[in-house]
Amino acid sequence: MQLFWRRGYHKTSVRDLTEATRLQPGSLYGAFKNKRSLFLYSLDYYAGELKRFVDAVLNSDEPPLARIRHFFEHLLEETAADPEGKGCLLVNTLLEVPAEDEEINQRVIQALEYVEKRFCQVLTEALERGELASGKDPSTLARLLMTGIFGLRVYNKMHPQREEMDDIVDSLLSVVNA
Amino acid sequence: MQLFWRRGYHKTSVRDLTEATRLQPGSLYGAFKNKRSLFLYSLDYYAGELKRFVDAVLNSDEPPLARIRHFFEHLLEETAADPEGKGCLLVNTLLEVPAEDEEINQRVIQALEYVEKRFCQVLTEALERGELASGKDPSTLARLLMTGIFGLRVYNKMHPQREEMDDIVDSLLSVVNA
DNA sequence: CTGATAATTGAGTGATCGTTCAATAACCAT
DNA sequence: ATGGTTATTGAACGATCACTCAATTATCAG
Repeated sequence: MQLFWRRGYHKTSVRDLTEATRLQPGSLYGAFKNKRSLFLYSLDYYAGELKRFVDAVLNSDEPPLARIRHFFEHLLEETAADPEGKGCLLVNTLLEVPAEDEEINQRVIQALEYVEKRFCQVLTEALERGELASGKDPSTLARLLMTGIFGLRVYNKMHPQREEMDDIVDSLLSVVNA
Repeated sequence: MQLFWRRGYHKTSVRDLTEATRLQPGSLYGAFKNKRSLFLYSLDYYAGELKRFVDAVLNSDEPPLARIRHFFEHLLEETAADPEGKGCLLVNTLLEVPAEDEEINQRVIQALEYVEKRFCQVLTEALERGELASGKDPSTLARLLMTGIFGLRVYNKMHPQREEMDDIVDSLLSVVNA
């Protein structure tokens, strides 16, 4: 997973994988059907970790909007702790793999949709508590936040500077909070 | 360029390029040093077209914030007219190529920085005319808009639906306009 | 210890990768 | 037409790709 994350699916060779795992080709192919299968496992593992992270942050007992802010703060921390600039495996994969590859894209999109759904739930909660910016629709705002995550992921490759990204997050969250 | 745009640099083979151009390998290598060189030319061509587009939209005689809105409307039109979901060659390249590849990344980042700079100039103009949301910094907002572009590019791969993207743009622009 | 089973080895498969180059064809001023 | 230059051809190169498999080693129940 680390290799696919760092270099992408196509640029990661089976040779790279055998060296990283210290498994000979035969052993690797004994454990996984082929390179693509191993990649699918990697995607699932990554998606599982993401789900656990999202649940942990968005299910706390804090006010809903504070939970969302914490999510983005964690995202910034994670980004700062990633000097290699790997970004997000799901986003990387979404851009690398052609749209026709449904087997891969379906997994990626499903994992991302879960995040959007949780965002939407938390925003609905905020709406019910009267804490949401007036006249805003939770599902639209959830989409905006997803766009924000994606955008930050890309922007970090352009300018990996913490302060700039902090400002972006502040501006972004001003939409839901105002 | 179309091939690199559609499939990315690594997944585009020289064979693909010879078939698409109807040039034999020798001719192709007579015109360009190698595959990478042809890719760099493609990037430059794309960046040039982007620059012309940005200048055309952001230099009109309309009010500054209207120009920015038009930029995003054009972005949505372009996205809707791209059923293959190629997205943006620069964004795709930024995520595909490793950060260590300075020759490629420098060109991509430079082209993107130009867009951000023009955004910043237009936003400064809006500030001077008193049309900017109070207390907002043009350079920060320019970064937010860049993040918005990037985010939309990725979100379109997840949910290529015009209406959803329209809503996202409305929410995004509410930050600068409010 | 023994023997059946499972895991590991690593050389080797054909296919495709990016790239080269001698041979051929096209071009064009004289 | 002719000779010299330029462009094109397409077979072939070594390297690497994802992948296989017969041979070997490890495992472990009886």
